[in-house]
Amino acid sequence: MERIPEAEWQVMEILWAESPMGAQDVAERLAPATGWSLATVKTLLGRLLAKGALAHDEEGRRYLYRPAVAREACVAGESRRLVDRLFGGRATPLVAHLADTGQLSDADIAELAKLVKELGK
Amino acid sequence: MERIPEAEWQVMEILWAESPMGAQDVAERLAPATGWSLATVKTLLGRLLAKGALAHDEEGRRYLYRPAVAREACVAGESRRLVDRLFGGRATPLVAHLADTGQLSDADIAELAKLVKELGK
DNA sequence: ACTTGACGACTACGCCCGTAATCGATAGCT
DNA sequence: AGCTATCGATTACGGGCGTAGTCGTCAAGT
Repeated sequence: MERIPEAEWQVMEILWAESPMGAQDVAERLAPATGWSLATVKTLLGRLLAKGALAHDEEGRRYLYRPAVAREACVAGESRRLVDRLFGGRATPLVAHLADTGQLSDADIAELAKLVKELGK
Repeated sequence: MERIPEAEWQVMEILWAESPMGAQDVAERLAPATGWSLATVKTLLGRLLAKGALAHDEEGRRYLYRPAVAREACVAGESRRLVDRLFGGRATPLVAHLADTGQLSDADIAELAKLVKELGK
């Protein structure tokens, strides 16, 4: 699975949330958050098409874009890379780390407890 | 805190594990895993010095390098970035995801259970 | 003193990424 | 039939990163 860089990721998020969609529409939804011009968005769409992360249907003389890879799969790749690089491939130290650095609220911990209980079954 | 790219990270790992150390020594430890030439390692050391991630003591006419930033702090930054980007800043979904994708062994889950119990106290 | 070797500094260069303008074709309006 | 707006494709360009060669300097050996 191809690596998807930051800017392209944001385009994917739009299309994972709703698709298919034309370039114009994608650009409109990104504009508030990013300020990117339509031209920029088109470039990103093109690159994503080229690397197979998006597919397109032709509607008249324009494309309707939709994801060709599942968000789940991409997230899996990214998080695995991080865990490998930072924690020697072991997930537990990551959680311990998040806890240590105060990135887990009480609600998070409660939720984790439930999750872990579920997993242990 | 400056962002530390992949190749430079590997240099940091060496020095986090043992320091201070000369360029030659760093290169020798990296060689088996990376195959990088001494010149490449020197470049990376220079860049890390420039961005303040390393400090150096002069020993005769050469430098002894040592980390100027804690590994903990860098790891915190990286993992926060990932969690923000992929999981909307919430850590629990990350754990759920690791579980779903089978990246947690039974041992991991047991360990997590213990950790969570500890955190919940 | 002279050469040799090792050091850090500087330079190089191709690729990827973020950002965008421009181009050629075409659909639609007038 | 001609103009205009719009589409995707192509090209651009600065900066960062991965990888490495070269240069000026100085220490050490002979």
